[in-house]
Amino acid sequence: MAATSSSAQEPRSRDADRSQQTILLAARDEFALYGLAGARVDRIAERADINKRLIYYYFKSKDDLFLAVLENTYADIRAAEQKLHLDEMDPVEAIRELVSFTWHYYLEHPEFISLLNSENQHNAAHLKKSSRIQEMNSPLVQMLDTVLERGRRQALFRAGIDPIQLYISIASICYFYLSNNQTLSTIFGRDLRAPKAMAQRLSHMTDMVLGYVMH
Amino acid sequence: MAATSSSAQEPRSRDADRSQQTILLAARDEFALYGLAGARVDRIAERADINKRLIYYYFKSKDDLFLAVLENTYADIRAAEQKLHLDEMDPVEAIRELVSFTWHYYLEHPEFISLLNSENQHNAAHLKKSSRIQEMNSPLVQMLDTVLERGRRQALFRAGIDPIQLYISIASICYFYLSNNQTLSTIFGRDLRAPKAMAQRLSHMTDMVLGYVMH
Amino acid sequence: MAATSSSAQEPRSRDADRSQQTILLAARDEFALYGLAGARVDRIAERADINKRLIYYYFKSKDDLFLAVLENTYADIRAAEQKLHLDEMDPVEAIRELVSFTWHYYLEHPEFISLLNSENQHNAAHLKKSSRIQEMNSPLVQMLDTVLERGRRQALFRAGIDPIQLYISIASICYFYLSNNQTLSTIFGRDLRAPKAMAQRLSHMTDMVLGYVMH
Amino acid sequence: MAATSSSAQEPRSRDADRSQQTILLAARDEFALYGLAGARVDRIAERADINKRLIYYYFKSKDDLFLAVLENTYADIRAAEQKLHLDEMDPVEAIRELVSFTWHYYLEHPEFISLLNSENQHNAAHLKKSSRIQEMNSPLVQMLDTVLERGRRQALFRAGIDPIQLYISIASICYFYLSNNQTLSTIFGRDLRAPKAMAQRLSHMTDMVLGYVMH
DNA sequence: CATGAATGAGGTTTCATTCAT
DNA sequence: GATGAATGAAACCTCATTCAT
Repeated sequence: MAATSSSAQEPRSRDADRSQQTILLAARDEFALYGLAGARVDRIAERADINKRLIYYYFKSKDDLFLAVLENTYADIRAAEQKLHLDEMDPVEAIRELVSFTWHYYLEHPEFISLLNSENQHNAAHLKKSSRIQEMNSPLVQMLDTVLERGRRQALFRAGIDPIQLYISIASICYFYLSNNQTLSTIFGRDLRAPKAMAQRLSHMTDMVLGYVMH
Repeated sequence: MAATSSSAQEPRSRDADRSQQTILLAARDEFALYGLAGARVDRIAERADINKRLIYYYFKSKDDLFLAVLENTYADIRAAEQKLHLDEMDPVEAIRELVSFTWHYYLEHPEFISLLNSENQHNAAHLKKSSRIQEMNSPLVQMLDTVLERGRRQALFRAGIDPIQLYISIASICYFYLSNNQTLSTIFGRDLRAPKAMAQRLSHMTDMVLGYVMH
Repeated sequence: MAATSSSAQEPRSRDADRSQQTILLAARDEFALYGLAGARVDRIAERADINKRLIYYYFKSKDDLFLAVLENTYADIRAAEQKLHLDEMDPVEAIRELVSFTWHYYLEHPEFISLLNSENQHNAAHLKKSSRIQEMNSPLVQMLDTVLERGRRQALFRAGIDPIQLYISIASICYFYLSNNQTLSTIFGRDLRAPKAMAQRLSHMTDMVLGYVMH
Repeated sequence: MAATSSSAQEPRSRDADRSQQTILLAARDEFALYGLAGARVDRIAERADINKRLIYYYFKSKDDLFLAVLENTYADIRAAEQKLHLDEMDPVEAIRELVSFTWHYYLEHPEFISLLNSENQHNAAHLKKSSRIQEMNSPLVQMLDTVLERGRRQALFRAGIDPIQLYISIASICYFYLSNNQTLSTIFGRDLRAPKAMAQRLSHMTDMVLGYVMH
C-alpha cells in the first residue's frame, strides 16, 4: 500500500511486479539448486506459492525465465562492484580488496556460481541472446586497469599486466575453490569448507595475486 | 592406438568388456555434453549403438552409470599425472610443466570439466559413495610436495607453501578459464578462445604461479 | 442412475470431481480384473477415456490410486450395511438377513473380493497407511452384537458368541465359495456357479449359521 | 551320492532332477509372496541360485512354471489328506479332526493360500489346462461322505448333508481367516494372529461345524 | 490478474524371453 | 547340462506447456 519498486509512469499493478519478483527469486533458488535441466517449473511455482500458469504468463518459457534470472544475477554483482571505488585506494590495498570482495561475494552468492555453471554448460546460449547483459560491461575491468597503472607508476607493480587476465585469474581462484569444493574435499579427504581452511585460502589467494602483480 | 581384449572382427556382440567400455565412452560424451540431468539414456544407447536395456544390465541405473564414468575419468587423469615424474625434474621446470600439463589436459579433455561441474552441482553425491575414488588420493600432491621441498632446499622457492592450496590454485586458473569461457567471452566481448588469447593465458598463468612460489 | 454435478452435456472435461470419479471406477474394474501388480495404468486411462497423465495429477501413484479404490470400496459396503437396520428386526430374521445380504453383496460386487485378495497379498500395506479406513470401524459389529444380545435374552441364541468371530465366519463361507469358485469347480468337477448349486449354497450357509447361534 | 527321489528307469542326471526341484521350491516361494503377476523370474533364479536360462530350459515359460508349482502344491495337500484315515475314527472325532487338520495345514502352508488366490484371480486358467490335477480328485470328499453316513446311522448327525458343501464350508472358515487376516486385523483393530485369538478361532470353528452337523 | 484442469511427448526402468556358446 | 550377453516391448511416471474459465 505504499512506495515500492515499480519505476514511475506505467501504473501496472503493484501485485504484478511483486508476483514477477517472487517468481524470479524462487526460480533463482531452483535453478541454482538443480541447474537448468534439473530445475522444475512445478517446484518454482511451489516455492513462489503462485499458480504455475502465471510463470508462463510473465515469462514465456522456462528458458526465458532462466535468462531473466541470469540478467538479474548479473545486475546484482555489477551493482555491488560499482560500490568498491578501487581507483580511489592505495594500489596494493585495492588489489587486496578486490580479492577479498570477489571471494566474499561468491561465498555469499552461491547461486551466482551455480547459475554461471549452468549457463556455461549451455555454451552461454542465453547470454548471447540478451542485449541487456552485453551492455553491462564490467566497470571493474576499467577500475582494475586504473589501479594497475597507478601501481606501476608508483613502481609497486610490474608492467604489462593485462587487467582482464588478472581479473579472470582472481575470479578463478575464488570461484573454483567454491564451485568445486565438494569434489575437492572428497578427493583430498579434507574439509575445505572448515573455517580454518577458508581463512587459509583467502590468505593464500591474496599472497598469490600480490606476489604476481608486485615484483 | 590398439590392444583391446576380444578375439577378432565379429560385429560387436558377446563381448562383455567391450560392451561395457562402449557404453562408458558413449555415456561420458553424453554426460559431458548435457550434464547428468540433461543426459538421455536413450541417446547413450544410440551413441553406443547397443540396446538400451544393456545399459541397465551392466550399470544399475543412470546414476550408477554416471559414477562409473566419473571414476573412469579420474582414473585417466591420475594415470596421466603419474607419467609426469615431476619429482625427477628441476623444481622450476617441474612447476612450469605442471601448469602446462594441467592446462593442456583440461583443454583436450573438456568432458573432465563438464563432468566435474555436474558432480559438484550434485554436491559430489556420487563420488562420496565411491570407495574407489577416495583411494585414488592424488599422488600428484605427494609429487608436488617433493618438488616444493626440493625447490625450497635449493633456495629457489619460498617456505610454507601448502601443496594442496597450490594444486587447487593451478587447477583453478586453468579450469575456470576454460569452463567459463563462453560467458567470459560474451561479457568481455573478446574471443578468449582465439589462439593468441590462449597463448597469453598459458604465459600469464605460468608467470603467476612461478611468481608466487619463487619469491 | 442420475444426478451428477456438472452443468450440461459438454464432452467430459473441466470437471474435477467427475474426472476423479471416472478414474476411480475405471481403476476399480482394472484392479479387480488383474490385481494390483497385473493392472495397467495405461489400461485404466483407456477405460476412463482420459489422459493418463491425469491419473497422476489426481492420484499420486498407482499405489495411491489403489488405496483410493480400496477406501471407496469399503465405504460402499459399509453404507450398504448401514441400511440393513438389523437391530430393529427379529433376531433370527436378522441373522438370516445378514447371511443373505453378505452373500448377495459379494455376488454382485466381485470387485470387492478381488480387491481384498490383492490387498491381503500385499499384507494390507495400503490399508495400514489409511487413517480413513481405520475409522470406518464396522458399525455392523455393533449391530450384530445387539442382535446376539437380544436373541440371547429371548432365549433363542446361546450365550458367549463373539460377534467378530461370527461376522468373520459368515463372511468366510460366502466369500470363499465365490472367490475360490473356479478352482473348486475344477477340482470337484462340478459347476458351483450353476443356479441350483448357488441356491443350495445359500440354504446351507443359513442352516450352518443358525445351527450355530441358536441351539 | 545316494538314493534320492527320481523314479527308476530313466537315468536322467541327478543334477537335472535336483535343479528342477530347486527351481520349483524357489518359484513356489516367489509366487506365494508376490502372486503370479508380481513374481519375477529373475528373483526365482536368484532364490534358486541357478541361471535364469535354466528355468526356461526345464519349464517353458513363467506360466508353465506356475502350473508346475500348483500341481506340486496340490499333490502335497492330497498326500497329507490321505494319511488322515477319518473313516476309521469315531464320526464326531473325525469331524473335529478334519477341522483341526485343515486349519493347521493352511497355517503351516501359507503358500497354498497365496497360490490358490493367484490362480483364482486368473479364473483357474492354469488348472483347467492340467490333466494331472483334475485326476487328483479329493479322496477327502469320499472319506467325508463315509463319516457323515456313519454319523447319521449312529443318530449323531442330521441327514441330508452334502459332503462337498460341508467340505467347502470347513475350508472357508479356516482359509478366509488366514488369507484375509491382515485386512481383517486392520479393519477391526484387533490382532487376529495373536495366540489367544488363534485358539479361540479354532474352538469357534469346531463349535460351528459340529453345531451344524450334529443337530 | 489469476487459476485448476488437462495433455502429448518422452523420461527411466523393468520384464519375460532368446541368442550364442 | 549350463550360462552370460542381449533384446523388444512395455511398464510407471514426469515434464514443460496449454486450455478454458
